[in-house]
Amino acid sequence: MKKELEKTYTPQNIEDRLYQKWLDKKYFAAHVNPDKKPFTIVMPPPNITGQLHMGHALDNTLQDILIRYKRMQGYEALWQPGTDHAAIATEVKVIDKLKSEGIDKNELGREGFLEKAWEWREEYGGRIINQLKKMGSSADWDRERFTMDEGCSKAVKEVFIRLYKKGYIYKGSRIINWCPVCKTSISDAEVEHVEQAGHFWHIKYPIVGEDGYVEIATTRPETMLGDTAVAVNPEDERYTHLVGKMLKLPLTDRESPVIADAYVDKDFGTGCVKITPAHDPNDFEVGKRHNLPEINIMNDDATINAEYGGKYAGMDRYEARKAIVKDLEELGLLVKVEDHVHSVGTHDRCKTTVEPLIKPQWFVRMDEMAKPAMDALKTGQLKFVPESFGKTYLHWLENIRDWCISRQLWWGHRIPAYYCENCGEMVVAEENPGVCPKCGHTHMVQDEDTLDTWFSSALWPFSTLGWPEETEDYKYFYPTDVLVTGYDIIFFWVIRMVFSGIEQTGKVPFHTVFIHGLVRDSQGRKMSKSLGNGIDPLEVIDKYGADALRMTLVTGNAPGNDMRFYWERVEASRNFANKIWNASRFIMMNLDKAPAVEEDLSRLTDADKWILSKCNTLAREVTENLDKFELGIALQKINDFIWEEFCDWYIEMVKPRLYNDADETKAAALWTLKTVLIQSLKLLHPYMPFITEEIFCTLQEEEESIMISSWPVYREDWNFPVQEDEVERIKEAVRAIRNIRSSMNVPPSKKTQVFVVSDSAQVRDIFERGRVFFASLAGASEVLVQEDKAGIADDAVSAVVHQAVIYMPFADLVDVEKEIERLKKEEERLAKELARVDGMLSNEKFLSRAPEAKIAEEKAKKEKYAQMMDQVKERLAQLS
RNA sequence: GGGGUCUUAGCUCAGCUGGGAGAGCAUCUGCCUUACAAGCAGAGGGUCACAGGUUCGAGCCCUGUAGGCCCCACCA
Repeated sequence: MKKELEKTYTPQNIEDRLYQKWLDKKYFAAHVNPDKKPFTIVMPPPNITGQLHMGHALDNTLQDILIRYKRMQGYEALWQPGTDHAAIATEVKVIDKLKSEGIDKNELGREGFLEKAWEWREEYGGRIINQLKKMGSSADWDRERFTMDEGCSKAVKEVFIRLYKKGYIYKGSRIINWCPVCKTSISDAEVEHVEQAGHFWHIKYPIVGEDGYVEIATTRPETMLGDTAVAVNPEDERYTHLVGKMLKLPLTDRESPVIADAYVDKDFGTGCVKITPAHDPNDFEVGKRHNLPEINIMNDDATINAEYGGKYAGMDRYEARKAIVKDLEELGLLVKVEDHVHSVGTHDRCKTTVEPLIKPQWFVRMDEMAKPAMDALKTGQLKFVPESFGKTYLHWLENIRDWCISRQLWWGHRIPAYYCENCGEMVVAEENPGVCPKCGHTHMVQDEDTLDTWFSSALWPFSTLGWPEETEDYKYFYPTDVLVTGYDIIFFWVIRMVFSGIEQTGKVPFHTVFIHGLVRDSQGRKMSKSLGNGIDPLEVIDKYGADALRMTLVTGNAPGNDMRFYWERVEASRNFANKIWNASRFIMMNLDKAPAVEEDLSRLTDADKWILSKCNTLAREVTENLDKFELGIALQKINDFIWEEFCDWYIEMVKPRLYNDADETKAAALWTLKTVLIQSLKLLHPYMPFITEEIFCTLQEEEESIMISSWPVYREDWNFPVQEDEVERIKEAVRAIRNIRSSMNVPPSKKTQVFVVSDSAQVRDIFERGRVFFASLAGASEVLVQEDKAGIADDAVSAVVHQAVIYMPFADLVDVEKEIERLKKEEERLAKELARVDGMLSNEKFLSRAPEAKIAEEKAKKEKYAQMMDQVKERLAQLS
């Protein structure tokens, strides 16, 4: 029974069905296969809290394109999927959910809370995976991993212990970024600096034993409760006499010294800086240099503590600020208040202003590991697409500071450190040792903290493949090939994967990082929940299909650049899908007119050879573009070829042959139609997997799926440069005739005689063979190809093409004015071209320095234009 | 303060190692031509931000200027 495509393209009717087929057939599965080369991409694991948004849609489309392409090329293509436990993001969600049920996190206790969190994961963790499937993603879902599953957890412990033993992980009391709302430390990368309008308060600190004052300026007066010094620049003569003197710290009964430190900028503020080691990273450093006491004045929620807060104890930091300023003013110690814009560290997740605090935390020492990560880029083992992101990468690594990896959260990998309850001895080990190695006490408790969520994602390229075991998968698929991600997480993730990969496996985890930008709304704003301007990819798929969405996300977009989302563009993509659908339907409708079996290439007509040759070139170019990650350019070429060359020209050229019962080249035409369509579908498949599969499977029966068919390769026997040139001449002539007809308002129903005059026998031969196209494509009633103007009325309308002139006698429609106008325009154009070519060819430097091929090319052009110009002039002379 | 990036048709954007300016949408004019009006045919529209430089030749490379965006950064 002959299979048919439905009359109208309805993506909703095909996408889910085909996806299920692919799953059932296990096409996405990758296996260790020594006969094939592996190609591996690890999917950036989406958060289990996540819902599919345009960022995921873009990211996954790009990965799926690369994976499908490589799979068709014969690689053992593994797209390794999974999800991320997303420590803080998930913990916040679970807390919220509990709160709505009237449950407090602390009432539940750690174990109880984790139970709830795992329940949450069971319930929602698969949601985003199912949404990714709607996109057509061909990941090997049977290998789906989770950053907190057994294997990944084992890898995390292993790495932690290794780094600890090497001295790269240490525990220390240092100043860290503290989020008073989330009540956890966060890493530098999670701090976002936001410009804020604030104030600069100038305050007088009385000098002990003298009448004078020292005037300091600060943006955070409330921290003065924790001041342990005032610093001046050692070179600042204004203050050298003060160094060593003691100051009375207002509002407290404490005194603190004036110290000299080069950190102070003489020219900024008053040149005197209050030093609060416990609440400012710089002051912390100064404090270390001068052995200053560190006085913590805050509780974990950023309220002032009872220990040092005095009357301000219990106040929030901002309340305390107000109160302190007021009190200082009353004491006459407030000199002035200036407006001051400064950037304030905020927690990227909750936007709370970060409070620097000194707390015991775990850190990863970065200096040693940063170097090989930088070398990887410098030596070319790692490259970014586009390259410019390599600079960002290096710059960040050059300025990297130790990574604070401990979090005061429950949801995450618990730090594998155990403390003796008796003597406090610490042991870092995979399991609780049970007995203290120092004092023999039999009760050891595990560190309460968990690890930064990025600690586990940093291991993702190898932990998902079985590492630390030397599994077959690990040996075969690792290192992976390409990592696809947005530029916004280079710091969080890419860098950490690179140094972790090098440190743990000795190999750079991927050779290419393919960076994409953000999908913004039509006004260029970031899509965000608070703005409510986000567009749900699932809604787009619902309305236009996943193929249209995918095409929209790739079209006209260069790597690393942001793009705007327009519904109009989705519509354009859908229209393209529709175009292919209908062209395919047309071909299938005609397929029974002759056997479309493999033809002897010599039996193909010029037009067949032309399109086959074009298609052949397309395959080569698309492959080249894909290899260079120029996905948008490749798609553009496929689009242009299918729509313009194949549909608008070739199919139209072929129609007369199909409709004419006597035509003997039908089989050749049908074979060409089918072959070129299949080639095009294959090239398009990575971009639009569903529609290409549906058509492919309806069109032929030899292969059961396009996604496991072979990628088109350039073949020399499909290269027909002569026919390409000849058909292009015919197209040029047809366009010229259409142009004339249109400008003279000739209705399509009116057919006209067409004369083609050329003094070249060779050119006449081309048009002789192409005469049929003038009838079907250009409304010609009769085509006469001749050497001279015999029989052509003087007032026939004409157009000059390469080595020929086309005449159309319109006895009743002649408009000499218009024709002269048109010819003059052409003359002008040619004159410009000739001037340019002549300019080049008369330039001796050009002739001596330009490559020979370029010179030959220009000479050929000159000849062509000169010849056309002669004919235009001749024609103009005749008319006037 | 440092770094990156952008400025191309009315709008949104492509433009690969320098060699005659492109697409989609929008606009205008004809067409329901037996695959497709989600379509076909034709047309208009750009001193490629500005100023220099390198080159036989610059949208593309170099320098500077103006404006936009992004990232990093401890001037309290």
